[in-house]
Amino acid sequence: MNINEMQVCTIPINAALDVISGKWSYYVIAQLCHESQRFNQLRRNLGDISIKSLTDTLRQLEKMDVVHRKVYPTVPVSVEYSLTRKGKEYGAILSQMRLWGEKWGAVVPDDEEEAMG
Amino acid sequence: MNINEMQVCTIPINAALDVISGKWSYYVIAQLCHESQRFNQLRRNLGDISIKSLTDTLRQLEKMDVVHRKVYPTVPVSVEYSLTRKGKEYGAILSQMRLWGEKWGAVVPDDEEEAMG
DNA sequence: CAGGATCCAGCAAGATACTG
DNA sequence: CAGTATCTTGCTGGATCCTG
Repeated sequence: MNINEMQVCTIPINAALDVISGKWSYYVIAQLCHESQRFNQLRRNLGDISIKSLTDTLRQLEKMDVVHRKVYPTVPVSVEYSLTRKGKEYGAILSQMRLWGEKWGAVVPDDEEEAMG
Repeated sequence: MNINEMQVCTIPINAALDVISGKWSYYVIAQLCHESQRFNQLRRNLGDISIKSLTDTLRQLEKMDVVHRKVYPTVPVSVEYSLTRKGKEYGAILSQMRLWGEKWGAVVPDDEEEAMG
């Protein structure tokens, strides 16, 4: 990889990084990956997230078309959040993270690294 | 994916997320992916990063065994930073991010999403 | 039920000055 | 050259109160 290639990579990679930049982004995506959920349902499942943090996270993910917001005009209204196709395909990144994390999650001594240069 | 699987996933995925959680983490890794570099060399290539931000980022990546720090006892000393094997294999995640970013980076209208549910 | 608005704390990150 | 130490700032995220 040369320096020019790197600059080219940066734009799409930053787009991917933006998605999980928020503290709760990953947890929200993981929840919606499990199943579509309504606001308070999501909130309960996420444990100690504040209302503001959840709405902020959802709005941001919505703007990126990772999460879809559907309003049902009941009384009172109910809102269902789900992953878009774009959001579902983000799973490929999370899978790769999982693989890496399972292999390297625990810190290993650096001895072998020295040898391989 | 059920809820229990998700909990299991969370640990390794968080390990992967920690690596690029810092503002400059990705850029440092990208630079070192390009080639091993010394401190000020890295700093110049990163443009407007502060000394503190760079040292903080490097220390953190070092603690995670993603980056290796090698000191050459010259006068004055020179220090070379490089990716460990763990760090190099992080490239698989970045590649996946690149693929996703190239496909979905631009925001697309949500019409099709509606239809597919 | 699903938020909007406002205020505030805490931490990441930048600026600056100094050092082996 | 490669940092450390200290101070300051800006932004994220949480707490609280209020609303259609």
